[in-house]
This record gives sequence, C-alpha cells and structure tokens, in this order.
Amino acid sequence: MVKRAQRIDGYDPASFPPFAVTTDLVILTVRPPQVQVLLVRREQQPFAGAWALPGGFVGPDQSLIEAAQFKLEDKTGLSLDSAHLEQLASFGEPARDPRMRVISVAWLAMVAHPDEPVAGSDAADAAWVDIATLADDELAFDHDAILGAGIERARNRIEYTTLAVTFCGDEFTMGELRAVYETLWGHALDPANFNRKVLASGGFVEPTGNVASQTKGRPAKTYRRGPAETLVPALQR
Amino acid sequence: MVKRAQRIDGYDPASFPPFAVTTDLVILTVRPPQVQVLLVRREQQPFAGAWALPGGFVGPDQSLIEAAQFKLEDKTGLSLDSAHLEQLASFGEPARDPRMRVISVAWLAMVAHPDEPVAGSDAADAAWVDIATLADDELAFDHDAILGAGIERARNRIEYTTLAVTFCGDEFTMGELRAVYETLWGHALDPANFNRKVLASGGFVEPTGNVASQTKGRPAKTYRRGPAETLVPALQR
DNA sequence: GCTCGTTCTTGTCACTATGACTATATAAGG
DNA sequence: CCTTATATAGTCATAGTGACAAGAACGAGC
Repeated sequence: MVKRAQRIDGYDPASFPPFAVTTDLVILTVRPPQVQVLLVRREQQPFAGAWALPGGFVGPDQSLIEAAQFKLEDKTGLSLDSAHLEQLASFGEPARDPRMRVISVAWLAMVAHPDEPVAGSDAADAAWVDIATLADDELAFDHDAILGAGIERARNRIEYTTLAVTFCGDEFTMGELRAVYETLWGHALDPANFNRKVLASGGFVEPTGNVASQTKGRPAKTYRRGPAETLVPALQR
Repeated sequence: MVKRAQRIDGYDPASFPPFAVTTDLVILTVRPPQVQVLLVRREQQPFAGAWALPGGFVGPDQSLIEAAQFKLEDKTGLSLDSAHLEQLASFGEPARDPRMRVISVAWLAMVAHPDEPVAGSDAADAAWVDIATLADDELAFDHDAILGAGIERARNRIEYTTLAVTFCGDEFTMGELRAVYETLWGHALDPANFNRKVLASGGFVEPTGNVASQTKGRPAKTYRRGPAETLVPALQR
C-alpha cells in the first residue's frame, strides 16, 4: 500500500510504466450522398497497406489539442476557424498496438468538403474514403472502433448543436444543409418542416439575401452560419 | 518528414517521448440538497494537504477501464453492477503536473449515496465533499477542470438517459428521483408534470407495488429502475 | 412557347407534448 | 380538528410536430 502510494506520487521516473501517447483524428466531411473520412495508407508493418486514421505522437511539450490541431492542418490545410475539432475519447487496450503500449487520444474533426482531394504536404498517401464502402475490419489497429465512435458523435452533435453548418461552405442553401442531415442520419427529412425548424431556431442561420445558381428547380435562398452554437429545440432524427 | 514518419511507426522504444498515464475519477453522488464528490487528501508535494480526485497509474497490462474500475471499487466498494462508469475526457497539458508529463484519462462514476461515509481499505483520507463548498482553486492539479467536466456531463446525461436512477437506491419514490434532478440542475421541477413525463417514458421506472414509509405527507408509491437506457422524449432542464 | 419535372417555399391541419394550475388523497403534528 | 406537507390525478391553453397541399421559379425537352 505504501509502495503504491509512492508510485502514485511518482517522483522516480523509472517507477511508472512506459507509455506512448498518440492522437488519432476522425476527420469527417459530407459529400451527399456519402459521408467521407480522411484516411492514410500505412506503409510499414503492422497493417502495412491498410487504411488508418491520420495521427502521430504527442510531442513532449505539446498539449493534446495542439497535437490534434497540428495533424488536422497538416492533412487538410484547415485551421480551427473553418473546422470543428473536439476530443472524442481515449483508447488504450493493452494489445491495441502489437509493438508497445500506446494510448491514443482520439479527436473528431468536421470540415467542409474541399475541392481538391487532399491538401497538405504528404498528401500522396491520403484520401477521402466513403464510410459506406469500408469493410468491418479494413482499418488498422482499433481504428474501426474509433471511427465508429466519431461517426456516432457527429450524428448526435448535429441534433443539439449548429455544427452541421461546418460541413457546408460559407454560403449554403437550405437544401445543402438538409442534405448534411439526411446523409449523416441516412434517411430523408421533410423539406418544408426542416425549413421551418431551422429558421425558428434563432441564430442557427442568417439570410445572405442572395439566391443560389443551380441546375434544377426553383432557385434557393442562401444562408450563412449564425452565432448560435446550441439548438433549442433540438432537431429530431 | 521522413524522420517523423519513422517516429510514428516507432519501433525504437527510445524514439518516443516518455509519458505517464493515470486515471482520475469523478465519483458523484446526490444527497439532496447537495451534490457530492469523493475526494482524497494529498499527503505529498505538490499540493500536499489539498483535495484531489482519486486516481492512479494505469498498470502495464491494464486497460483504461480496468484501471478506472479498480479505483472505483477500491474507493467505494461498488462494482459496475450498481454504479455507472463512463469515460469523460483526457487531460494532458504539458504543465498540469509540475514533476513530469502526465496524461490523465478521466472517468465519471455515478453512485447511490452510501450510508457509511467512505468504504474500502485506505478510506481514512477520503471523504464525500459538497461541490457547492469547494472554492475555485481548492483542488490539486487541474482537477477543478476535470470535476467541472464531470458535473456538466452528469447534468446532461440525465436529460437524455435514465442514469438518474443510479443515484437512487434499489427502491425509490418519484420524489426521490425528482430530487436527484432538482439537486443536479439546481432548480425546482413541477411534481405533477415530472410524474407524468417519467411514467410516459416507457421503461424508465417500474412500479414495485409498495409504498414508502416516510415522515410527512401522503405515502408515495415506490419504483425500481426499468430496462430503458435512453429517454424519449428527453426531459428538459 | 408550352408542358413537364424538379426544387424551393409558404401554408394548413390534426395531434401531441408542454407548463401552469387546480383539486383531491393521505400522512404527521400541534 | 385543523394546519402543513407531500403525492397524485386532472384540466387547459399553448407551442411544437409530422403529414400534406399548393404555389413559385427555374431547366429540359418537345
């Protein structure tokens, strides 16, 4: 007992078990009718050739969010101004990495779909992948579970928050915003009711006064994101 | 870049920064009109004599939840059958522990209020503390932030889930369940409307057929927890 | 130029959930 | 017996909801 208490206070650097700490990012975007995640191809063993979430070691003087933010900018070129980044959960099963004990702090990023496939420097090995096409065991390590947690978090978040707008561009139509919900939730929503609820929730969106140019149908008014962060009342799936 | 890619794959144990990984537990209980958290007195520097969240190092072959579960049983004597335990977030500011780099995976536990102050072996230094009496900077390290996150999570959880019953005993009255909500949310709820909504949400509670013996007023029917885990529709704060 | 199909947008309507409130039941205590 | 406290049932106006209808404004094709 006394021995354990000393270990908890841990003045002796050799007395605590050695861990590696990494961040793994679930970077999601919505390109209707697909939800896409940014993945990288592993070049080395284990899981060489398999898809994996982008990630890396946390630096000795780096906070957790700095490590995640760095990786996000590295892969997407996006800063926190235009993307949403939140901590998801930590994964640390002893056998999750066969080489050593690794704790991964996973993060969820929501970004608007870029025109170029992948921005950034070491982009050759990275790609946006439809989550629907991913097989159950196609990802390296326990990244299946991390991705699943990220998708579920995103689906829940857009119920109670205005974060769905981060999947849209600066200016968007109601149809585009609705498509984000329909794509993430996997089913259609009534356009009229969706319109009413979004506009009734103050500060969700603001009208720009413009109309969108599109291919079919009546031109839609465009909106930009409003100041509100929470949705009262919440939208229902 | 190439150098960093090698570090990410990390075959060399000396190539990644040394981290210590701990778990800290926010163990909450509700004893109306107080929300209480289980805290321990620190005996050693830094923060000697200050309150801290119970926690400890994650063992080399221990999963994160095993470490949290061990600590919960150690401090409360409760297993996962009668308590709720969920991962909260990870905290890893480089300066959060002045001695070394420590990543703490924080967990939230919800337990029914025990009769004895603190169960378990090394209970002499532990106590249930009213969160209202805690000053802003009274806790060691960044445990203020962790506790705040735990309380906020608990307040949110009972909106959408049936977890409020884990703060009650096996058999409880509507008034006791309502007191949990009122204590955590900090304001009164209409008894009649609360009754209606809880009973309308299928599987939240089940009638026992008994009535409670109490001091004042009409005797209340007692209930036990039902099979449902989510609340549709959600209760509103 | 006209019709058709598509999408956006406004409006209607029945139904449900809600908060506020009233009323009654059943206990304890003076 | 009367007051106080709590539990429980019921009422009612209002707000939010889903389902649906209808009109507006475009492009495509004949």
